[in-house]
Amino acid sequence: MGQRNDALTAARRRLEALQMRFTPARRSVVEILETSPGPQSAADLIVAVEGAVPISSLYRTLSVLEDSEVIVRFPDPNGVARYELAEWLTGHHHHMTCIVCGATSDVPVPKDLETAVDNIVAEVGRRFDFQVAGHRLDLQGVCAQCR
Amino acid sequence: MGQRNDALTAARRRLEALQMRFTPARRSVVEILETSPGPQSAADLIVAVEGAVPISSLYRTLSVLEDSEVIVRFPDPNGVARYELAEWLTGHHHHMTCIVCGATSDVPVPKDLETAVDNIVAEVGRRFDFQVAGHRLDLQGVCAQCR
DNA sequence: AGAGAAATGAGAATGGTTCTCATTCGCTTT
DNA sequence: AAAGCGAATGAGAACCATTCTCATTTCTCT
Repeated sequence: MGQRNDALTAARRRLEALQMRFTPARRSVVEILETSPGPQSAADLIVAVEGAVPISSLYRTLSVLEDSEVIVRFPDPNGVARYELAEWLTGHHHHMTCIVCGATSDVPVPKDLETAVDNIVAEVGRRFDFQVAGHRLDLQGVCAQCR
Repeated sequence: MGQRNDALTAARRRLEALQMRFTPARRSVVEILETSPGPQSAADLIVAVEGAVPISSLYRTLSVLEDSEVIVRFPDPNGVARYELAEWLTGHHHHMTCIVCGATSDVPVPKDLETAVDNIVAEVGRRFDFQVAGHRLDLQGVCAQCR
Protein backbone atom coordinates (compact mmCIF):
# COMPACT_ATOMS: atom_id res chain seq x y z
CA MET A 1 0.00 0.00 0.00
CA GLY A 2 1.42 3.41 -0.94
CA GLN A 3 2.07 5.57 2.08
CA ARG A 4 3.50 8.76 0.68
CA ASN A 5 0.19 10.56 0.32
CA ASP A 6 -2.02 8.61 2.64
CA ALA A 7 -2.23 11.28 5.28
CA LEU A 8 -2.82 13.97 2.70
CA THR A 9 -5.55 11.99 1.04
CA ALA A 10 -7.14 10.98 4.30
CA ALA A 11 -7.08 14.56 5.52
CA ARG A 12 -8.67 15.80 2.31
CA ARG A 13 -11.37 13.17 2.57
CA ARG A 14 -12.03 13.97 6.18
CA LEU A 15 -12.41 17.67 5.50
CA GLU A 16 -14.54 17.12 2.44
CA ALA A 17 -16.79 14.80 4.42
CA LEU A 18 -17.31 17.74 6.77
CA GLN A 19 -17.88 20.01 3.76
CA MET A 20 -14.79 21.99 4.46
CA ARG A 21 -12.18 22.96 1.92
CA PHE A 22 -8.76 21.40 1.74
CA THR A 23 -7.01 24.71 1.25
CA PRO A 24 -3.30 25.27 0.61
CA ALA A 25 -2.62 26.23 4.23
CA ARG A 26 -4.37 23.12 5.53
CA ARG A 27 -2.57 20.99 3.03
CA SER A 28 0.82 22.47 3.94
CA VAL A 29 0.34 21.81 7.62
CA VAL A 30 -0.60 18.19 7.02
CA GLU A 31 2.32 17.77 4.66
CA ILE A 32 4.78 19.22 7.13
CA LEU A 33 3.49 17.16 10.02
CA GLU A 34 3.60 14.05 7.89
CA THR A 35 7.30 14.45 7.33
CA SER A 36 8.27 15.68 10.79
CA PRO A 37 10.10 13.42 13.24
CA GLY A 38 8.08 14.72 16.16
CA PRO A 39 5.37 17.13 17.19
CA GLN A 40 5.71 20.72 15.98
CA SER A 41 4.84 24.00 17.64
CA ALA A 42 3.02 26.84 15.90
CA ALA A 43 6.33 28.67 15.77
CA ASP A 44 8.00 25.66 14.13
CA LEU A 45 5.24 25.53 11.56
CA ILE A 46 5.50 29.22 10.73
CA VAL A 47 9.14 28.62 9.92
CA ALA A 48 8.35 25.46 7.99
CA VAL A 49 5.83 27.22 5.76
CA GLU A 50 8.36 30.01 5.32
CA GLY A 51 5.98 32.66 6.46
CA ALA A 52 3.55 31.85 3.67
CA VAL A 53 0.75 31.56 6.23
CA PRO A 54 0.14 34.44 8.62
CA ILE A 55 0.06 33.60 12.29
CA SER A 56 -3.62 34.16 12.82
CA SER A 57 -4.43 31.96 9.84
CA LEU A 58 -2.03 29.28 10.96
CA TYR A 59 -3.68 29.04 14.35
CA ARG A 60 -7.06 28.90 12.73
CA THR A 61 -5.86 26.22 10.37
CA LEU A 62 -4.57 24.24 13.30
CA SER A 63 -7.82 24.49 15.17
CA VAL A 64 -9.80 23.44 12.12
CA LEU A 65 -7.57 20.41 11.69
CA GLU A 66 -7.83 19.65 15.36
CA ASP A 67 -11.62 19.93 15.38
CA SER A 68 -11.81 17.62 12.42
CA GLU A 69 -9.49 15.23 14.20
CA VAL A 70 -6.83 15.25 11.54
CA ILE A 71 -4.27 16.45 14.06
CA VAL A 72 -3.99 16.47 17.83
CA ARG A 73 -2.63 19.15 20.07
CA PHE A 74 -0.87 18.77 23.39
CA PRO A 75 1.43 20.92 25.47
CA ASP A 76 5.15 20.30 25.48
CA PRO A 77 7.10 20.39 28.76
CA ASN A 78 7.10 24.19 28.67
CA GLY A 79 3.39 24.40 28.14
CA VAL A 80 3.54 25.48 24.52
CA ALA A 81 1.20 23.69 22.15
CA ARG A 82 2.57 21.09 19.80
CA TYR A 83 0.73 19.39 17.01
CA GLU A 84 1.00 16.06 15.26
CA LEU A 85 -1.10 13.93 12.97
CA ALA A 86 -3.82 12.03 14.81
CA GLU A 87 -3.10 8.44 15.63
CA TRP A 88 -5.62 7.07 13.13
CA LEU A 89 -3.24 8.48 10.51
CA THR A 90 0.10 7.58 12.04
CA GLY A 91 -0.52 4.71 14.43
CA HIS A 92 -0.18 4.81 18.19
CA HIS A 93 3.13 6.01 19.55
CA HIS A 94 4.73 7.77 22.47
CA HIS A 95 7.29 10.50 22.90
CA MET A 96 10.70 10.97 24.32
CA THR A 97 11.99 14.38 25.26
CA CYS A 98 15.69 15.06 25.59
CA ILE A 99 16.37 17.01 28.75
CA VAL A 100 19.52 18.42 27.18
CA CYS A 101 18.44 19.71 23.77
CA GLY A 102 14.73 19.79 24.45
CA ALA A 103 13.78 17.92 21.30
CA THR A 104 10.73 15.72 21.45
CA SER A 105 10.60 12.81 19.07
CA ASP A 106 8.18 10.05 18.34
CA VAL A 107 8.73 6.58 19.73
CA PRO A 108 6.77 3.90 17.92
CA VAL A 109 6.66 1.55 20.89
CA PRO A 110 7.12 -2.03 19.69
CA LYS A 111 3.93 -4.03 19.67
CA ASP A 112 4.98 -6.40 22.43
CA LEU A 113 5.76 -3.55 24.77
CA GLU A 114 2.67 -1.61 23.83
CA THR A 115 0.55 -4.61 24.67
CA ALA A 116 2.13 -4.67 28.09
CA VAL A 117 1.43 -0.98 28.54
CA ASP A 118 -2.18 -1.52 27.53
CA ASN A 119 -2.55 -4.23 30.11
CA ILE A 120 -1.09 -2.09 32.83
CA VAL A 121 -3.25 0.85 31.94
CA ALA A 122 -6.36 -1.31 31.89
CA GLU A 123 -5.46 -2.80 35.24
CA VAL A 124 -4.92 0.60 36.79
CA GLY A 125 -8.27 1.73 35.46
CA ARG A 126 -9.91 -1.30 37.01
CA ARG A 127 -8.26 -0.80 40.38
CA PHE A 128 -9.11 2.89 40.54
CA ASP A 129 -12.56 2.74 39.01
CA PHE A 130 -11.54 4.96 36.13
CA GLN A 131 -12.86 4.35 32.64
CA VAL A 132 -9.73 4.63 30.57
CA ALA A 133 -10.05 6.14 27.11
CA GLY A 134 -6.40 6.61 26.24
CA HIS A 135 -2.97 7.18 27.63
CA ARG A 136 0.22 9.10 27.06
CA LEU A 137 3.66 7.84 28.00
CA ASP A 138 6.52 10.29 27.83
CA LEU A 139 10.12 9.37 28.42
CA GLN A 140 12.53 11.96 29.66
CA GLY A 141 16.21 11.41 29.21
CA VAL A 142 19.18 12.12 27.03
CA CYS A 143 19.12 11.41 23.32
CA ALA A 144 21.93 9.75 21.42
CA GLN A 145 23.25 13.01 19.91
CA CYS A 146 23.46 14.74 23.26
CA ARG A 147 25.69 12.03 24.67
CA MET B 1 6.98 6.94 61.15
CA GLY B 2 5.09 10.20 61.46
CA GLN B 3 4.02 11.49 58.08
CA ARG B 4 1.93 14.55 58.84
CA ASN B 5 4.76 17.06 58.73
CA ASP B 6 7.38 15.21 56.77
CA ALA B 7 7.04 17.28 53.64
CA LEU B 8 7.00 20.49 55.61
CA THR B 9 10.10 19.53 57.54
CA ALA B 10 11.90 18.26 54.51
CA ALA B 11 11.07 21.42 52.59
CA ARG B 12 12.31 23.59 55.42
CA ARG B 13 15.53 21.62 55.58
CA ARG B 14 16.03 21.79 51.86
CA LEU B 15 15.56 25.55 51.76
CA GLU B 16 17.75 26.12 54.78
CA ALA B 17 20.46 23.99 53.25
CA LEU B 18 20.33 26.43 50.33
CA GLN B 19 20.36 29.33 52.79
CA MET B 20 16.91 30.41 51.82
CA ARG B 21 14.14 31.27 54.23
CA PHE B 22 11.15 29.07 54.82
CA THR B 23 8.72 31.97 54.69
CA PRO B 24 4.98 31.83 55.32
CA ALA B 25 4.13 31.86 51.64
CA ARG B 26 6.52 29.01 50.94
CA ARG B 27 5.21 27.08 53.88
CA SER B 28 1.59 27.57 52.80
CA VAL B 29 2.25 26.30 49.32
CA VAL B 30 3.95 23.17 50.59
CA GLU B 31 1.16 22.61 53.07
CA ILE B 32 -1.53 22.96 50.46
CA LEU B 33 0.22 20.70 48.00
CA GLU B 34 0.76 18.12 50.70
CA THR B 35 -2.96 17.82 51.30
CA SER B 36 -4.13 18.10 47.70
CA PRO B 37 -5.40 15.04 45.82
CA GLY B 38 -3.67 16.12 42.65
CA PRO B 39 -1.54 18.79 41.04
CA GLN B 40 -2.67 22.38 41.53
CA SER B 41 -2.53 25.37 39.22
CA ALA B 42 -1.40 28.82 40.28
CA ALA B 43 -5.04 29.87 40.17
CA ASP B 44 -6.00 26.96 42.44
CA LEU B 45 -3.32 27.97 44.89
CA ILE B 46 -4.41 31.60 44.97
CA VAL B 47 -7.83 30.40 46.01
CA ALA B 48 -6.38 27.96 48.51
CA VAL B 49 -4.33 30.63 50.26
CA GLU B 50 -7.42 32.85 50.22
CA GLY B 51 -5.69 35.67 48.48
CA ALA B 52 -3.15 35.98 51.28
CA VAL B 53 -0.35 35.78 48.74
CA PRO B 54 -0.38 38.16 45.78
CA ILE B 55 -0.05 36.64 42.35
CA SER B 56 3.41 37.90 41.63
CA SER B 57 4.65 36.56 44.94
CA LEU B 58 2.94 33.25 44.45
CA TYR B 59 4.62 32.73 41.12
CA ARG B 60 7.94 33.65 42.63
CA THR B 61 7.34 31.29 45.51
CA LEU B 62 6.55 28.53 43.07
CA SER B 63 9.68 29.10 41.10
CA VAL B 64 11.81 29.15 44.22
CA LEU B 65 10.30 25.85 45.32
CA GLU B 66 10.76 24.45 41.86
CA ASP B 67 14.39 25.53 41.67
CA SER B 68 15.07 23.97 45.03
CA GLU B 69 13.35 20.80 43.83
CA VAL B 70 10.72 20.80 46.53
CA ILE B 71 7.99 20.86 43.90
CA VAL B 72 7.75 20.05 40.22
CA ARG B 73 5.86 21.85 37.55
CA PHE B 74 4.28 20.43 34.42
CA PRO B 75 1.61 21.60 32.02
CA ASP B 76 -1.91 20.19 32.27
CA PRO B 77 -3.74 19.18 29.08
CA ASN B 78 -4.60 22.82 28.39
CA GLY B 79 -1.02 23.94 28.79
CA VAL B 80 -1.48 25.68 32.12
CA ALA B 81 1.17 24.97 34.72
CA ARG B 82 0.36 22.66 37.59
CA TYR B 83 2.49 21.98 40.61
CA GLU B 84 2.94 19.11 42.99
CA LEU B 85 5.44 18.00 45.59
CA ALA B 86 8.52 16.40 44.09
CA GLU B 87 8.61 12.63 44.04
CA TRP B 88 11.32 12.38 46.66
CA LEU B 89 8.67 13.75 49.02
CA THR B 90 5.61 11.87 47.82
CA GLY B 91 6.84 8.77 46.05
CA HIS B 92 6.52 8.02 42.36
CA HIS B 93 3.05 8.21 40.89
CA HIS B 94 1.14 8.96 37.71
CA HIS B 95 -1.93 10.96 36.81
CA MET B 96 -5.34 10.44 35.42
CA THR B 97 -7.30 13.25 33.86
CA CYS B 98 -11.04 13.09 33.47
CA ILE B 99 -12.05 14.18 30.00
CA VAL B 100 -15.47 15.20 31.35
CA CYS B 101 -14.74 17.33 34.41
CA GLY B 102 -11.10 18.03 33.64
CA ALA B 103 -9.85 17.04 37.09
CA THR B 104 -6.41 15.54 37.31
CA SER B 105 -5.70 13.25 40.22
CA ASP B 106 -2.78 11.25 41.40
CA VAL B 107 -2.55 7.54 40.75
CA PRO B 108 -0.13 5.74 43.01
CA VAL B 109 0.51 2.93 40.57
CA PRO B 110 0.76 -0.37 42.48
CA LYS B 111 4.29 -1.65 42.80
CA ASP B 112 3.79 -4.67 40.60
CA LEU B 113 2.49 -2.57 37.75
CA GLU B 114 5.11 0.10 38.23
CA THR B 115 7.82 -2.51 37.95
CA ALA B 116 6.32 -3.57 34.66
CA VAL B 117 6.27 0.03 33.47
CA ASP B 118 9.90 0.44 34.47
CA ASN B 119 10.87 -2.61 32.50
CA ILE B 120 9.06 -1.39 29.43
CA VAL B 121 10.56 2.05 29.68
CA ALA B 122 14.03 0.62 30.10
CA GLU B 123 13.55 -1.67 27.14
CA VAL B 124 12.34 1.17 24.95
CA GLY B 125 15.36 3.22 25.97
CA ARG B 126 17.63 0.34 25.03
CA ARG B 127 16.00 -0.19 21.66
CA PHE B 128 16.06 3.48 20.73
CA ASP B 129 19.44 4.36 22.21
CA PHE B 130 17.92 6.85 24.60
CA GLN B 131 19.26 7.24 28.11
CA VAL B 132 16.07 7.27 30.14
CA ALA B 133 16.02 9.45 33.24
CA GLY B 134 12.32 9.34 34.05
CA HIS B 135 8.88 8.91 32.62
CA ARG B 136 5.35 10.22 32.85
CA LEU B 137 2.26 8.15 32.28
CA ASP B 138 -1.05 9.95 32.00
CA LEU B 139 -4.37 8.21 31.70
CA GLN B 140 -7.25 9.95 30.02
CA GLY B 141 -10.74 8.76 30.66
CA VAL B 142 -13.84 9.25 32.73
CA CYS B 143 -13.69 9.33 36.50
CA ALA B 144 -16.12 7.56 38.79
CA GLN B 145 -18.12 10.69 39.64
CA CYS B 146 -18.61 11.64 36.00
CA ARG B 147 -20.20 8.31 35.25
C1' DA C 1 -21.03 36.87 -14.37
C1' DG C 2 -23.32 36.73 -9.62
C1' DA C 3 -24.74 35.07 -5.02
C1' DG C 4 -23.68 33.06 -0.88
C1' DA C 5 -20.83 30.36 2.04
C1' DA C 6 -16.22 29.59 3.55
C1' DA C 7 -11.60 31.13 4.30
C1' DT C 8 -8.21 34.65 4.93
C1' DG C 9 -5.24 38.49 6.94
C1' DA C 10 -4.29 42.21 9.96
C1' DG C 11 -4.51 43.71 14.23
C1' DA C 12 -6.61 44.05 18.72
C1' DA C 13 -7.59 41.54 22.82
C1' DT C 14 -6.84 37.88 26.34
C1' DG C 15 -4.78 35.01 29.74
C1' DG C 16 -1.14 32.96 31.98
C1' DT C 17 3.35 33.94 33.46
C1' DT C 18 7.60 36.66 34.17
C1' DC C 19 10.04 40.84 35.11
C1' DT C 20 11.19 45.37 37.48
C1' DC C 21 11.89 48.06 41.19
C1' DA C 22 11.00 50.29 45.29
C1' DT C 23 9.85 48.79 49.94
C1' DT C 24 9.95 45.69 53.85
C1' DC C 25 11.54 41.85 56.52
C1' DG C 26 14.57 39.04 59.33
C1' DC C 27 18.91 37.58 60.48
C1' DT C 28 23.54 38.81 62.18
C1' DT C 29 26.76 41.70 64.29
C1' DT C 30 27.63 45.25 67.29
C1' DA D 1 18.35 47.32 71.33
C1' DA D 2 20.14 49.54 66.89
C1' DA D 3 22.48 49.23 62.48
C1' DG D 4 23.58 46.90 58.39
C1' DC D 5 22.50 43.97 54.68
C1' DG D 6 21.03 40.42 51.83
C1' DA D 7 16.65 38.08 51.07
C1' DA D 8 11.79 38.44 50.28
C1' DT D 9 7.70 40.93 49.08
C1' DG D 10 3.95 43.57 46.47
C1' DA D 11 2.23 46.28 42.80
C1' DG D 12 2.17 46.88 38.33
C1' DA D 13 4.21 46.77 33.80
C1' DA D 14 5.81 43.73 30.30
C1' DC D 15 5.77 39.46 27.62
C1' DC D 16 4.43 35.77 24.77
C1' DA D 17 1.47 32.29 23.04
C1' DT D 18 -2.98 32.01 21.63
C1' DT D 19 -7.70 33.60 20.45
C1' DC D 20 -10.94 36.85 18.70
C1' DT D 21 -12.96 40.42 15.49
C1' DC D 22 -14.14 42.05 11.30
C1' DA D 23 -13.56 43.61 6.85
C1' DT D 24 -11.94 41.54 2.55
C1' DT D 25 -11.13 37.77 -0.59
C1' DT D 26 -11.77 33.27 -2.60
C1' DC D 27 -14.45 29.11 -3.87
C1' DT D 28 -18.24 26.77 -5.61
C1' DC D 29 -22.40 26.47 -7.59
C1' DT D 30 -25.62 28.46 -10.49
